[in-house]
This record gives sequence, C-alpha cells and structure tokens, in this order.
Amino acid sequence: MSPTSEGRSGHRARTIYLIASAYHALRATRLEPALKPLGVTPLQYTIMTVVESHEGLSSAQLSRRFYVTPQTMGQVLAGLEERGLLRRREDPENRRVLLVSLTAKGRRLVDECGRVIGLIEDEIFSDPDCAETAALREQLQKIAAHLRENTTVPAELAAAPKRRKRLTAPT
Amino acid sequence: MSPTSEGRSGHRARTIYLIASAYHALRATRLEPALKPLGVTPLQYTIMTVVESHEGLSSAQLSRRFYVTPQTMGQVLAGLEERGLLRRREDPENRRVLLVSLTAKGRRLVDECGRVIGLIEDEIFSDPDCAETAALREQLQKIAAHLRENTTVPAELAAAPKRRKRLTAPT
DNA sequence: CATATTTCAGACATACTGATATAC
DNA sequence: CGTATATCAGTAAGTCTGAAATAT
Repeated sequence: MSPTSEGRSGHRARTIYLIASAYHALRATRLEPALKPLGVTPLQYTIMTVVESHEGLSSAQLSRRFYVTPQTMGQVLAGLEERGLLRRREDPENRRVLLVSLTAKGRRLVDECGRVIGLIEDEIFSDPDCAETAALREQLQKIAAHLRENTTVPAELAAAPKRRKRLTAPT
Repeated sequence: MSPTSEGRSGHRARTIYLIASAYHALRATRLEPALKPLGVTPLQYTIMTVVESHEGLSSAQLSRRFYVTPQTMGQVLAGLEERGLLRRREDPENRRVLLVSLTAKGRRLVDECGRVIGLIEDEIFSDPDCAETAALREQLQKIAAHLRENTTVPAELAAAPKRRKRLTAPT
C-alpha cells in the first residue's frame, strides 16, 4: 500500500488511498531508516512518546490506543523494559494493573529520536510545495477523531452476530 | 503508532505523527475488518488496483512502488496468481521480466473491494467535520511526491558509506 | 460469578537476507 | 562482465489465538 499517489491518470484516487500512500512513503523512506540506527521501530518510539506524555498508563490501555492485542503490547513493553527504557509497577489502587513509565534512559532515547524526526519533518515541510500544513493537520485530526469515536460501520459490514472482537476501545 | 491524535495536551503534535495516527486508525477500524471477509489484505488489494490501472507492470517495478523487496512482491503475486486473481506472462521484448495483469476474476474482486471501500469513504466524509477534503488531498499528494522524488535525507542521517540499500526507486 | 489485566505458549503470516539461475 | 529480474530457501520479527492465573 503506497504506490505513486495517483492511480490511473484522470481517475480520482480515493482519499483513503492518499492517506495510506503518504504514510507508507514516509515510513519506508524516512522513519524506519532514521530510527533503525537508534534501535527502535516506529511503533516502539511512538509508544514511548505516549508513555512519556501520559505517565502511568497500563499495558491494556496502551494496547487499545495502538490497536494491538494486550498480548502484543505486553511483549513490546517487556522488550523495552528489558532494555531499561521503561519500567512497570503495580498500581497501588488496583493490583492487577501495571503502570508504565519511562526511565531516564528511556527519556534520553525518546529525545534523541524526536530530534531526528524533527529533522525529517523540517526536510519535508521546508519544501515550498509542502509548506502549508494547517489545513492538513486539522483535517487529519478530525478524521482520526471520527474513526475513534464512531465505531459504527456501514450496515452492510456490521455482520458479525457474536460479540465483535474490538482492538479499539472507548478509553 | 496511532494513539489519540493529540500527544500531551498543549503540545503541538508532529504532522508526521498525525499522518501515522490517521492511517493506523483507518486501517485497524475500517480497512482490515472490511477487506478480511473478501479474503484480501490492504496490501494485496492495493497491488491489484495498481495492476488494474497499469496493465503490464513487472514484479520488480511493483516491489519498488510498494517499498518491499523483490522477493516479497514475488511471493505476494504468486499467491494472487495461485488464486486465479492475476497472471504473469513473459515480456516478449525482455524475457527476464514477467508482465502482470488481472484476470476477470481479479477484476471482479477489485470491484467488490472498491465498492466496500467506497462505503467507508462515504461514511467518513459524510461527517460534517471531515467533509472538506480538497486541501487534504492536495497536500497529501504533494507530500508523497516529495518523499518519492527527494531521496535525500538530512546530512546527519546520510551516514551509510557503502551503497545504500534502497527499497524505493526512481521508476 | 462476570469482567478486566496480565502472562505463557504455540501458530501463523509477513517480510527480510542470502544464494542462484537467467537474460540483457 | 556488470546489472537487472525472478525464484528458492532459510531466518527473524511481529502479531495473532487460546488458555490460565490473579484481582476486582
């Protein structure tokens, strides 16, 4: 998913397709190559930034936020903990949840990654063609908000008679 | 990669982050659930749409367009061919390349997927908050174009002394 | 008892690297 | 000979499902 952003010429590409296209180009040509030398994947980095901004989330909450299963998030966090980038501690108020927070080492790594990603963002948006971002940002936020809040899917797709397995959550 | 589109409140999220966020929410809450019953992944579907619009591409060209290795693209195409969705034929002008094209069955499946994805797009953009798309579309196209054309990366990242392994290509 | 969080274990799908054959 | 395409084989990383232990 992410070929030349135009499908057939003269054929209006789906907006959904344009979002996917831009994302994949970004990930493959910039994000992964830049983060690899620092030893983190885009997912790991983003998790750490969220943990940094929201000290004390649980693994389960993070799994919903990132659309992965609890088991997957548990593994990712275990890996990061093993590398000394974050720690998990029992919530004194609810002993079945583990609250996640960054270590000093984790914060240093997040800062370093953020610096590198800042360079990429500068590189892209210093291109005059790409300079204007206000409308783009606003629109992307609205779309993401819509997707999060409106779990309802076109009738035709809402088959699943038994309880739907949802990776997304109301959190 | 794709938590709530806002990082720390009062902290301006990266535009890169907003793109990734919107994409992941889209994929996890809409695209994958909608395409799964039809038996295709988002990647497989998108490959087929590109093959449909550009009859006669080779596996190698497709691999560059989608930022995957030639081996990976070969596998994906082999799977689709086995299912009777596309076929590969030797290029009469260059016997080492295999030209890819959809079968009638493949076109039917692409149409069906396109219909479903059309419903999703309608659902999203019929939300008044998301309705305005012209600026978004234009900006996303410019960003994707920039990423494709400008392989140059900030000096600091352009380390790699030996020939860089590039999944992306000038095609 | 029903639900939520976490973890262990195993399976699967994906995409990679390396090596090889062929064509240009 | 050097480059490009395709394919075979093996490996690694990622995410899933299922089952179980613990806490509310």
